[in-house]
Amino acid sequence: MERENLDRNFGFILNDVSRLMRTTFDRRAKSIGLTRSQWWVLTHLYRRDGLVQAELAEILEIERPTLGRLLDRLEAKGWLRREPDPNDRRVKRVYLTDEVKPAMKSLRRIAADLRQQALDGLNEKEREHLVDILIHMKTNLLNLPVTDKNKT
Amino acid sequence: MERENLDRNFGFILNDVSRLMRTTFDRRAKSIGLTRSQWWVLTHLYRRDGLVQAELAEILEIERPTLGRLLDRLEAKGWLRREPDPNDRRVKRVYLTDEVKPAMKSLRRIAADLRQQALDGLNEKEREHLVDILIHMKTNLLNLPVTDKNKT
DNA sequence: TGGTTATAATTGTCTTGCTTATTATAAGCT
DNA sequence: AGCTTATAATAAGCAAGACAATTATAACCA
Repeated sequence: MERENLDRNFGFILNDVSRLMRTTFDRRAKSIGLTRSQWWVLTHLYRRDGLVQAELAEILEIERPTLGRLLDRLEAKGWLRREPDPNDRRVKRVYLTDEVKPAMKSLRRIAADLRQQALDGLNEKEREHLVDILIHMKTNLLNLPVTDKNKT
Repeated sequence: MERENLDRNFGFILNDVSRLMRTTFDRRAKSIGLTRSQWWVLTHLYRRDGLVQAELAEILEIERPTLGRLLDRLEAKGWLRREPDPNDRRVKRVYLTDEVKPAMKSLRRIAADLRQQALDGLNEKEREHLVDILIHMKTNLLNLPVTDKNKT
């Protein structure tokens, strides 16, 4: 098998960085009782309260069952409630509770600090470049011909 | 709360790209019966067979229990075996079985194709730049003062 | 020698992600 | 009206991460 530089396999470095960001965030946010994924849900609801679950999953780009369970935990801990939609009985809308606000402030701080620390030593141009490249890659990946992803 | 461009929050774009890479790989490798994480384990063993579990976990930068269960599944499917070390009875060494080789070839192909597709439209300089930035970030994150990570 | 400390692997428990399948309801068509 | 199709939410099951705790064995030291 030919040589291949495993240390510069960007797929796995990407994975490493992503994992380190997540675990570091989660460790720092642990005392508040929220994970990064949960915080991300709350952040979006903060901007648009009362979203339908399916819409929210779409925005977050996660599957509906994944969101469902996230909401279960958030609801159990009192950060939000689900309320039935009066016009469509299939639908539940998600509303933040008032306890959320102070926690959000701390989490924003944690996120900002972490972002700063991760990007330390990179200048503005490099940061912008990084985001551009990532968006480019994401577009590439989303536009791949889907062999078996399609339902029918 | 001040405006913040969630769409350019690099932490989450990173997360998205990482997730898309993983799920796409896993979908394509499904027929072989291996996930990307499992393939990554095999790839490292391919280079250095007979590693001790703790060493392997260290190289892969995952926790020992995470690796342990990965190995459980790989062993159950016959891709490797664990053998006791004759000099230290706490230790188990991990050896690939012969069935692995043909599968590895297909997986390398899948990985290479995906890498190519993800990076499509980026020139060599941009690719190198990306990897450099990611390594820089990883170093930043690994060098963070560890508040509570230490066991003591 | 014997007690303490350190290390390897495992087990248990939690979260987040995916897929697939199920249930309830709406919408659309004839 | 009634049948079919589509959609919202949930449930079930699996993988891969993490962390904490346990067990077995080595290593160290007094």
